[in-house]
Amino acid sequence: MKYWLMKSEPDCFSIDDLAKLPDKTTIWDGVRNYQARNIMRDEMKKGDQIFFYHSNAKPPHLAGLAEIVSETPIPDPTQFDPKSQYFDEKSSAENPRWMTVKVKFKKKFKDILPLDRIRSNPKLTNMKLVQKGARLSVQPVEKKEWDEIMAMIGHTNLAY
DNA sequence: GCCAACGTTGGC
DNA sequence: GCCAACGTTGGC
Repeated sequence: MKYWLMKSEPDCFSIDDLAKLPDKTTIWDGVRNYQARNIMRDEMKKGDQIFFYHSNAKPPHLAGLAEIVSETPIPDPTQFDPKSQYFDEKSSAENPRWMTVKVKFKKKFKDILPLDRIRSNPKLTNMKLVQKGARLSVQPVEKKEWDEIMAMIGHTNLAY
């Protein structure tokens, strides 16, 4: 099993939005970065664990946990929709350019973990998230980083 | 709202 | 294949 961090702007799609869905599951659409696509297409596997990160929030923070539930990569449906802001005219159903995964809500943190607390933890200085200029919206997390963050969250801090 | 750090595009 | 110009991300 692998560990990942996925960013979303809460004004656009928050962890509460995910939790509110009937099956608490969504296709992670709208990613238009090749590095992120390659991770989702080639490296993410069913059962992998995800930190759900809220970017462009005040403060930016980790909001909870999710999990990959798709067995195989899924073509991002928004690339075929001319009305979508993510429409890609160079993509086709026969040869889709943007592949993604299906993600399911697991837990929401009662208390968020702000970015500055992650940044100030000396054990987490190598995390991609706190590297200068790290904009990648889908990124790998080392197991020891995952464990350290879960320790910072604490067992009593996992809401529904 | 600013802007640094990246990523992408397209002319050559 | 280089690289300047442009667009985007995302913290601050």
